[in-house]
Amino acid sequence: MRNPVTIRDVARLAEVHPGTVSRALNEQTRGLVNADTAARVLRAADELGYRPNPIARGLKTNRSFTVGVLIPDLTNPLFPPIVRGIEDRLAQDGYTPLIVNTDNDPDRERSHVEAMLTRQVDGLIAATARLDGELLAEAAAGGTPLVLVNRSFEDSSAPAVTVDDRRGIALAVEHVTGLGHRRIAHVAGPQTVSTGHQRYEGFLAAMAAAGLEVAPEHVGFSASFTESEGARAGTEILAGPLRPTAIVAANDRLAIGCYDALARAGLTCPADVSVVGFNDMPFIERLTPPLTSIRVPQRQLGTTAAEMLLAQLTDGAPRTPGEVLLEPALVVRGSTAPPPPG
Amino acid sequence: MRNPVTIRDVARLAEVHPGTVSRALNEQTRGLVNADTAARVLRAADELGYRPNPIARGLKTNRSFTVGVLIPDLTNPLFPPIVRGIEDRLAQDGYTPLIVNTDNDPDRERSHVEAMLTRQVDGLIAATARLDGELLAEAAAGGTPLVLVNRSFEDSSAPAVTVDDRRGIALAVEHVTGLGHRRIAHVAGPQTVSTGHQRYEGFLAAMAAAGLEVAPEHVGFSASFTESEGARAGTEILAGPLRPTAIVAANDRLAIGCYDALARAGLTCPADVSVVGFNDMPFIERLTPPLTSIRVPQRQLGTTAAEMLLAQLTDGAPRTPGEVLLEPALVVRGSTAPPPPG
DNA sequence: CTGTTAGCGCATTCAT
DNA sequence: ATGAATGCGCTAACAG
Repeated sequence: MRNPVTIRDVARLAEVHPGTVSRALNEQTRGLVNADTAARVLRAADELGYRPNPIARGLKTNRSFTVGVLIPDLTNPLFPPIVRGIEDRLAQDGYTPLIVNTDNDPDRERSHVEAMLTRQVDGLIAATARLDGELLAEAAAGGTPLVLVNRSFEDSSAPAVTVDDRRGIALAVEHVTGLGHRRIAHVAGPQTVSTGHQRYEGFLAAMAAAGLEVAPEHVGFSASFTESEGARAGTEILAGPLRPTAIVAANDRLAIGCYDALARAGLTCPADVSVVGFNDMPFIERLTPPLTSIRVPQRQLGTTAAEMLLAQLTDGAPRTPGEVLLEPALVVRGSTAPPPPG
Repeated sequence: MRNPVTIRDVARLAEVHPGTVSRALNEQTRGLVNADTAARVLRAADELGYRPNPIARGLKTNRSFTVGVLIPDLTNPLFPPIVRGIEDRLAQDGYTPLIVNTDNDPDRERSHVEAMLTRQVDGLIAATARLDGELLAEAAAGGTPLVLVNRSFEDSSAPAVTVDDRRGIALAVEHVTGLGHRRIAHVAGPQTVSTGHQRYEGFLAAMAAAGLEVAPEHVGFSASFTESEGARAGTEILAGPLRPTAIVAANDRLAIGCYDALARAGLTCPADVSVVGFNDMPFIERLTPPLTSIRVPQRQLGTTAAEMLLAQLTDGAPRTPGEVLLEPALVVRGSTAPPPPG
């Protein structure tokens, strides 16, 4: 069968009591046992190929060494690196992630959280966009630690690790102002999700810092982070009387939509209008023109989130309701250039 | 605490014995209990918010309702859709996947398999490229069902679900021959992995079927499925005396490398040379020119694999060592055109 | 049809 | 320092 060798088999071979084997095999309690005996037990365990059964252990200790990971959609290229970061960090401490896709559907989200809690996950990491407070309440009530990644609660009632969106947008704005642009537009993301909102506010702040006006018609709000919404918002922005010379998009997919809008308007990038994206997705350096974007340390986002959760799990430290901001970086490519002379 | 309400609490409220509660709550054994009693138990369970503890159940039944999923790297855009397919299908039957990345490192692979077996996974789904027979042996010895996805063993000793690579390449070859091409080259993938090998053989077969010769210098072998290797192999192919008018690449990333090779050689696609990729990765329709490619039903690959595994898990059916081939589809875009007149 | 009993594999308390 | 005993929550075999 699977793993026929139990702690009793080891005990028999080592000629000690099962309880002693348990103590010897557990790092924590190793000290309680004679060094010689411990060595003998370890040798026996090794010889038999003994592997502790986490199920049984979990039943006793009420811990599963699993962590629930909630993401909207693994298929969105933003998430795989984050998930890998989480996974790799958790693995170091013997934890295994249970990954679920919520599709940002509140019902799916709820049922998945329920399922994970019944599976006795020791903690939760959530990257979902719209996470109603109930979920948090439920987890907190159950005493299950929760860490947010790539999003945060406004009241910062849960620890979160996010990229500094405002800083990222500032980098983008500073880049194009540095190139000489003055009329700069923003294709904003959905304002219901924290990244969309933060980046919008960051845009306003950065423009103010640069001493530039933001014409209302130079801000287009998208309903979702998709190419088609980017194209729609971009088209509206370009249709105005005083055309912007640069567009800072809240995300790469919106920026790609802007490419479409420009093409439809008979304009070229970057000769007529510069475009900056956000996230630095795979393969955007292969677009025509290669997209200038803001790189976010996605993998580090994951490792840091895992780290914060592990801190709570091992130290039993109470919630550290702080938010960790990771630094984004500007990646200059071919989609940005000085504004046209006119 | 987490889930303070146990089967005993329900029993007390419903005024029956815990054993009866267990039977009433379990679909399988529901029939063994009086309908009225069952209803009462269900009501009590609902009222108390009872959720069965899978850990305890697993300890008794020796099943964890988890499935180990081995993939090389979640960051490779090929895998997220497959994983989602697996996940969604498994979820329907109450199974949860444990996903690990092996990076095609045999050591990592081994240790991960060990860890999953220790965690009492009920089955394994492996999408890893080089999976030594030992792994299979180990799993089989432990009686753990295994299904391969996107790769297969040559001796087909394990059930596998793959895309029909030969058929896919045939579609590509037929497409370019239909456009009038005669001198067709192949940038092959690593011959050590099944997809690389199958597609190479498929190319030879399709060319033979079309009555065309394959010049040896028109086949370039890459050492890995990467852009740089594609560029290297592509450059070699283009350097020959009799330049091909079309290149069928074993994968999209190799095809992108061919774009680079063409650019370096001062040639344009598709005017001078047509290029066909394989996999239809996200965003390749945004390249210049948009890449003609072979679409593989990635998600279905995942759902089918999960289905095959579930069949073994539930029916207890012995290994069905069959291999399921899924149909690929040609997606024509701008990278293919009739050959130049010369 | 339902109550009783036992035990999955392990950690932990209490003795010794 | 180690043996003995108990129980985590649940299912399954056996009684009744």
